[in-house]
Amino acid sequence: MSESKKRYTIKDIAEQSGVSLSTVSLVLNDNPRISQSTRARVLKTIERLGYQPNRMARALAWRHTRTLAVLVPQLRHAFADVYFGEIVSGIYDRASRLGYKILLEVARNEFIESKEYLQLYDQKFIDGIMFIGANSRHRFVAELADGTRPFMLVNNYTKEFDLNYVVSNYRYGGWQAAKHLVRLGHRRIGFISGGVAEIQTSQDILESFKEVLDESGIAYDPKLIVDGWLTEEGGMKAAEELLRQNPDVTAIFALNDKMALGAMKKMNELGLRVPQDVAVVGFDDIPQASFAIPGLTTIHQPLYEIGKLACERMVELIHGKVSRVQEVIPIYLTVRESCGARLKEAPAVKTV
Amino acid sequence: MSESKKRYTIKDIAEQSGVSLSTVSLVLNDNPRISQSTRARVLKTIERLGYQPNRMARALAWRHTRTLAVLVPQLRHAFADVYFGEIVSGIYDRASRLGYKILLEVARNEFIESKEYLQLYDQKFIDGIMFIGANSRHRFVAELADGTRPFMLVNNYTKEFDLNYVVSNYRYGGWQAAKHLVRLGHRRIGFISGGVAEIQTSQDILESFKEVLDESGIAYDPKLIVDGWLTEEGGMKAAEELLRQNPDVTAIFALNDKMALGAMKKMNELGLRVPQDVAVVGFDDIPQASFAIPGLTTIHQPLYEIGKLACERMVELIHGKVSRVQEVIPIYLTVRESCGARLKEAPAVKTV
DNA sequence: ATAACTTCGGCAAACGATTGCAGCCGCGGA
DNA sequence: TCCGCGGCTGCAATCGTTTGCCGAAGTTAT
Repeated sequence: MSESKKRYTIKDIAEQSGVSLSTVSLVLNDNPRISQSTRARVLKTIERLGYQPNRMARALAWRHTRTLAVLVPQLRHAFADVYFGEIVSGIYDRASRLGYKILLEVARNEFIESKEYLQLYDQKFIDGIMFIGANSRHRFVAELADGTRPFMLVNNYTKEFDLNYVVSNYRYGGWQAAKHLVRLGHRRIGFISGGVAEIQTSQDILESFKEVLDESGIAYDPKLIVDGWLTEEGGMKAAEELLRQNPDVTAIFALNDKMALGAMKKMNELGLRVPQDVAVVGFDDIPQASFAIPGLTTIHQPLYEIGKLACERMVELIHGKVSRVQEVIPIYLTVRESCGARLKEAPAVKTV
Repeated sequence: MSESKKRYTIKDIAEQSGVSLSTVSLVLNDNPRISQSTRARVLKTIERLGYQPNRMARALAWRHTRTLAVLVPQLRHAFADVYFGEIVSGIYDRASRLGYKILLEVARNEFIESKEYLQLYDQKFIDGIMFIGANSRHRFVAELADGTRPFMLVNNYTKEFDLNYVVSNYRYGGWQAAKHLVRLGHRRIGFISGGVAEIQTSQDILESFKEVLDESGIAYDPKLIVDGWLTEEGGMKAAEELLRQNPDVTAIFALNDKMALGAMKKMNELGLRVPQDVAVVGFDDIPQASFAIPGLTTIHQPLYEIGKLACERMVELIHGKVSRVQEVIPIYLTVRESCGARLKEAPAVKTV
């Protein structure tokens, strides 16, 4: 009947320690104005009573909440994706260390239409938003470009608005992947694309691919580019179409690992050997890439690290330590077996 | 220089509408004490000024926050797992509809040692915790069994403590899977287990497997049970060992789809055909199960729905509408091609 | 016309912290 | 002995809402 487990407040601590409310508060906030002896006494009472400061009350007085929202697009299995998973893990770990909590949000229509992305700030519910997987159809980010509210794109950026971001150097990554194939002698290279119309970083990879073609004196052939929808199934279909239409293709560059893996699977079905018949290079380096047989040569993205860094910067942004963050992370090729670069057996291609 | 974008408070609304603070608050809370005309006037001012009530202040006064914590174990890629992803999606969607926010937490050592799972409640930061993927090494849940703080296990349960939960009927699922194999004539059935020592539901599947063996008059052979660590790689290894030691095995029952898929992959490598040489049945029905070739026959778990239901119940728990929730969801076998039940060609096994 | 109800809206006390400012106390120097 | 100065503490205002209780009108019954 009786609520014996009554929660203590700062007032209880003050009384029990024989000091004033403010003294307790100052102790709680590590204010040097309080002497060591008083501090110790108060701390002891806190310990004894198992007191926990009410976070809402503090947030109210502080006018910030030490909570970050992580926003992801509404994908079929948004939370079930390695890509998002790794980044979120990075964000979470760093946030915890910095004393921040993570709120989950999905950019559903309703979220956008009701302007939740503004409400979250205005209701003083969160201190900042980190958006993973934004694309150019997410027009609403324009409203967050004025720097009034801490906002950041994670492993993504846009040329349209002046937003904060932390992103891999996709261009350089794409360049390395394409260059690798060309160096191995390939000249008829199929490209499995995806999201090029909406995603800036996808576009970057495609462009760097063309750039390599160009600087290698290889003619760009639009027929060698087919969309794989960024999924494994899409990658399978794309590979099939690509090879059917262009039997002379000796290598495939897929814009992400999922499609690359799908392509490899399809080639396996088709009785084509990787890398002997067709070389494959991917992008992202998801766990399955190293686990596949043959191991997938791909551009390694330090997703977890990117999440951590982005979170770190976000907090700096909130604290006003920086006013803008536009950081580009270098990424590198991880050579495995899918391009034949490590094989004793020579690749099917005549070296130039 | 001037912070022109000053946020409005309830006070501003009161002044601008010519009413008192409390009236505005009552309007905000749909209190019938306020007349339609007054309500309309206040609402108009709110609309005009774009006022947003401060969520922290409300939480302080309400003494609850309309925020739920979703807790996941510290796995290698906890957030990158389809299993968790689906459940979290379900929770998120239902929570949004009910006006709740989702806070993400990982049961790391630090989280447990510093008793964050209690602090979260005591700091009045969240209204409840939903734990996905708990196992028997998570002893701390004992402290949440007294019903004092809304807590729930999602798709999981334990016999040790009296906790709230929403869980699939793993026993019935396991029974169906095993029965399916037996009905098809298999008598030497390999079982790829995982987490049986720590996870009650894993144990349930294994037990139901033995039960079917028993009621079918098939001797239980411990050699046919090997651990696959719940991962794809583990499944591959387990299948290899299983088949090496017991060449007479005609079917494999894996405790989850990942391992089943790994097993199929290994058999492919080994030149064994599924289902002609070995039938395979899994558990969970992750997306890849239907996508695999041959399609994996498995027990379908409505993970997304379970998440939704669990969230719904959690909110009822918080509102005191129910005091205990221990719900068991029926699950069913989804027949695809990996057991040969649908094939024209007869399975390799002589029908009994 | 008066008593007894309703309706509707305002006052002020919470909710549980933070923090600027003022005051107290003891000690050393003149 | 008196004054000034530091070092500590405490008072009280503030953060932005909610809500119990009270009272002014307006209604209806007698």
